[in-house]
Amino acid sequence: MKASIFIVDDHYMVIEGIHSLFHQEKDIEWMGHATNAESCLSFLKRQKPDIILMDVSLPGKSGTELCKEVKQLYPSVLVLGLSTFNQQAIIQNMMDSGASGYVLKNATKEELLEAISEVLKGKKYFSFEVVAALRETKEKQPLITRREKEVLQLIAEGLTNVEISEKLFISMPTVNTHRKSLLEKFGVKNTATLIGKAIKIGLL
Amino acid sequence: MKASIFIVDDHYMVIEGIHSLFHQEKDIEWMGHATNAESCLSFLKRQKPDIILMDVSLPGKSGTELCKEVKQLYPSVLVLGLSTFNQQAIIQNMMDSGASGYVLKNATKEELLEAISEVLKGKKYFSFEVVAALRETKEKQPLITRREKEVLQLIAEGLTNVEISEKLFISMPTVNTHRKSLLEKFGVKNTATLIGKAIKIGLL
DNA sequence: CAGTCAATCATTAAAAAAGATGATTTTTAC
DNA sequence: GTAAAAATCATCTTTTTTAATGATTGACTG
Repeated sequence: MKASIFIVDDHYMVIEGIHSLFHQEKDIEWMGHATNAESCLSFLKRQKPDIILMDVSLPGKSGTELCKEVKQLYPSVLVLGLSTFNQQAIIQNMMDSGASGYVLKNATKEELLEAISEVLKGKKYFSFEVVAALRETKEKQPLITRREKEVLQLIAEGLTNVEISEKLFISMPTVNTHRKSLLEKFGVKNTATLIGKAIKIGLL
Repeated sequence: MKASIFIVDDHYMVIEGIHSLFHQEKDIEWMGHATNAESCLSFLKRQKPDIILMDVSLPGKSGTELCKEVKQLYPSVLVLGLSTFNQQAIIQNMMDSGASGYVLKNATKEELLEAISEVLKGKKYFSFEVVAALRETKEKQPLITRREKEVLQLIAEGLTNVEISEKLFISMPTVNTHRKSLLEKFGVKNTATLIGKAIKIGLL
């Protein structure tokens, strides 16, 4: 299976690294690179690679946005997410945007090749650590309801219970109930740690 | 000026990228790489490079800790921080640990070479964006005192004023004073936003 | 259709944080 | 060595959060 690949990453040394890794691979046809969303899109107007390796954190338009656009314009082009981070929320976003997999930047050449090969077959591919993290955060991350999430958001913005109640058109005691169940579900005992944990998990 | 360099980074493709960039540079002697702090230290027992390119975010022992140890054991070895992030707190930490400069991972080959050359001359080098960010966050980031930082840390851990006062052997009203000046300096009105902002800035 | 859960509201009370003001003692910096 | 800034403590009030308990309604699920 010969695959043509294109890479979007704002880190020049990463591009160079992958290029160098794939240099003598016969099954990989290197089509070029871009360091931002715009030049990636303009490249796609002319040529269509089989797979795009796409960094999720790009300057300006983010990787997830770019991914969504690419999949909309050219559904046949496969996108493989690439990132340093191992955060459930980001990965989820990327997959929701139509990516076929997610590989961390500490991947070896072998892992990258396997990812490409799997994705080409129409399968999804995730780095081992990503799978572990997804499972872990799914266990760790408290299942909060829609309403609780809204309240959490507003707490983070600095609103008091009364202000939240006015904003959501509910009574203050109700806001309080949500707040308390948030504290309980996160296993924390005050606002400070609640916010800290929520940010760490990627909910805020 | 011929320089021997060693690189510590947990991202294989970055190592490969830099290696590839420096491949035909005559002035650069490639001494090898490590993907974690331990193997870096064990390498240094045998050989001393002129410069270590060091990622700040390593698995296990962090880059700043490693930098501190390296400078303690081998003061003559120069350390050049390397990272994706452009956060004042991290950079400050790295410089306090004895690094000679800080380069972002989107640097070009030319920039890397210049950084190395400057650092070899005994100067400090920072990426353009780093300088800009330093100036910017210096304006944005409130100047908090040592004590205030301690209190902030403990608030983030979820301690109440009374608990903090016991931990720091000061009276509760004093803790309150610090807390209030934190709120004022951050320009926020409650704990929730205080924690949020502190994390965003990179203080927590 | 019964049981579970989300979302809502109520009451009461203790604990904690936030706001205002003022003052003393160390440190630090020029 | 003096002025500024940091760290400390005190008192008092108001607002907000946390806690405990209980209860109703509507939606979804097996």
